[in-house]
Amino acid sequence: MSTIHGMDPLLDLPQLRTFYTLAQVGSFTACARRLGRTQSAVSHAMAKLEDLTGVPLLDRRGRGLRLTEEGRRLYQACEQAFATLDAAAEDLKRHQTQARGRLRVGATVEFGSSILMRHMQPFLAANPDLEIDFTLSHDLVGPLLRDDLDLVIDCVDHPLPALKKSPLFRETYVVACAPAFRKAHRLRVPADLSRCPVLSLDKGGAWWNRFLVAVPDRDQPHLDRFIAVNHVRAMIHAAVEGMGALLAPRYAVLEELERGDLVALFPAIRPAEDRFSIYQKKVKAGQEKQRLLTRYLQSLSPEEFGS
Amino acid sequence: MSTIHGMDPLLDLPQLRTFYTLAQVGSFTACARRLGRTQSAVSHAMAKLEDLTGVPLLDRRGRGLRLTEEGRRLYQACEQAFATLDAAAEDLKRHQTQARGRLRVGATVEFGSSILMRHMQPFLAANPDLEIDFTLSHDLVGPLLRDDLDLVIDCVDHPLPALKKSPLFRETYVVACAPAFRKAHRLRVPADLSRCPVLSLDKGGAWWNRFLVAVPDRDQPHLDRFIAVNHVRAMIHAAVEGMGALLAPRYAVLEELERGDLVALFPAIRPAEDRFSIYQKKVKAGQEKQRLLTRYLQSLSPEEFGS
DNA sequence: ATGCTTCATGAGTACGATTCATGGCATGGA
DNA sequence: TCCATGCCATGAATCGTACTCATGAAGCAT
Repeated sequence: MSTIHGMDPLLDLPQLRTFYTLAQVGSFTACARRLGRTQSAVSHAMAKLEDLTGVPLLDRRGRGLRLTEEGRRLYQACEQAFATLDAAAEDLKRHQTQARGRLRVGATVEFGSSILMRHMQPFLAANPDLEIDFTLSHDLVGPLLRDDLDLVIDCVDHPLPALKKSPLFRETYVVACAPAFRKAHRLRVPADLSRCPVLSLDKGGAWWNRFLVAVPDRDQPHLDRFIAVNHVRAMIHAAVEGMGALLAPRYAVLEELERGDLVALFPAIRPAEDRFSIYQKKVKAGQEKQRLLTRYLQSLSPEEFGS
Repeated sequence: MSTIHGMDPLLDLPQLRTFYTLAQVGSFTACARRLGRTQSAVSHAMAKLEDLTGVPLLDRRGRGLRLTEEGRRLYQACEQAFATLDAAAEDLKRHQTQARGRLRVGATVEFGSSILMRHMQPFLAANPDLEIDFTLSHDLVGPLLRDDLDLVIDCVDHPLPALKKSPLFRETYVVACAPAFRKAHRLRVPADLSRCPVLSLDKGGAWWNRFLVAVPDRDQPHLDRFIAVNHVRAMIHAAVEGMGALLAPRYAVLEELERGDLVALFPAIRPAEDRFSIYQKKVKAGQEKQRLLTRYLQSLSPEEFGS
């Protein structure tokens, strides 16, 4: 009755996907985690959707939210619509041209050896004629510019005009230590880290800067007992053994936190995060093999990057 | 095979609606018009979609674009998905609470008397318990602030913090005249308007500024023979009779242009456009009757506003 | 009460979608 | 052949909006 073309822009929004996910998982926070957004984003999105439609869709009373009657109907529509769309997407994937030839990929040591390796198998299987080799190093841009690498995944920003940058994900860091260690050193606030052994990837302790910048001035600890370990995995083991406090990418210590081998310290303080991006030379970014890998990596859900 | 949750963000984009519309109308320009965007926007959107999927969806060879095989399949998926979503939207509309009480709407004379009136009937029918009255005037903000009006549709910008502004549509203007008039005055470039009778809504000729600002300096005409007519409809009739050149909102002269009673002049020059917005007092914007009308107006497709 | 979740909200920001201003490439008259 | 004209592509600039950040309020435990 309202629009001439029977086309209603109302329900054609990213909000809908959020609503759909939210209905599935039943919690704003969980939904946010799965979509790689903040809880606030989900809340805003739902507020907007309800405002747009003019109908309450969520029943927020009490614990564990439920859908209203209208919400349930909308959910069913989403279920159907997204199913067909996702099927279409899947279908399109099959028609992508396969990549051939050789692709030389570079990545940081920590990221490459863990997350990247864990997720490359499906891509390799889908492109049997593609030869990939990996170079894990801290110097990535040099080889990229010298054409020793075709594509690089790095977390330091390279604002070079010759490079194409595609954002990939954000890496968050946590401070943690063994439970016994926390007790022994009575760690309650950041300042308690003073005169307490801390594990660092470098000898100077610059590694801890990404944490220190997030600490308010009054609570600044004076770190002076650094234990340098130039390998993340080794550093984690050291922390588990109670050798010192640890600052590490969250994804790297998920299991240890889960098992209780490590406990997170000062959850209120969020260290600076790294933004991982894919870098390629602009002139080569158009090549099929490069685009395929870029798309594949970007299609990985944020959860898979441990954020 | 790729994403863990079977949720592929690829096809969850506004781009899709564009693609769907494009496939229906078969032309970038027409699609843009229908969606109220520029041709460029549609082009960008399709480029991005094809890049994202990695599959060519459009066949641009030759005249009149066609879909590729993959494009056709995607189109069918869209057809189905959007159908269920739009049905759901329609369903939600029925559950919107009806508005009651009285709503005093203000609008500019030209807009209110034509477009607005032509589109209010469905809204009135859907809200039988709502009494609406219209005030068409050029002074709208005053009454709005004095609470003589509840909601106002205006094209001049009011950056008042107490007012909530919701963008509605853009009004484009055209310069036109009767075919015979063009011949008689040999109108080919804007400068030819010098010493040629021009119709103006005001006596000073300020009406023509929105055209003059769009004309490059070298081609500036010296308008000096103004015929003032303080009513748009009358002005159009005058133009049809060959009394002078006309500057008018495009929507107002659509029929005349269609029938050939008027011809558009200098299509390359695009006069400054008016941006119509809905203004309401923030404190009252939350009321159901106001929100309903706002949503209704915004749901009207851009085509219906003649742009 | 105190803490611990979970969601809401307002202000500020960053990114992506859109526009603007072009340029290329076809087609159809003169 | 030559210019008009219509259609789409493209790069840079701009604008809006969906996000984050930093809170606050409300439910449920202890």
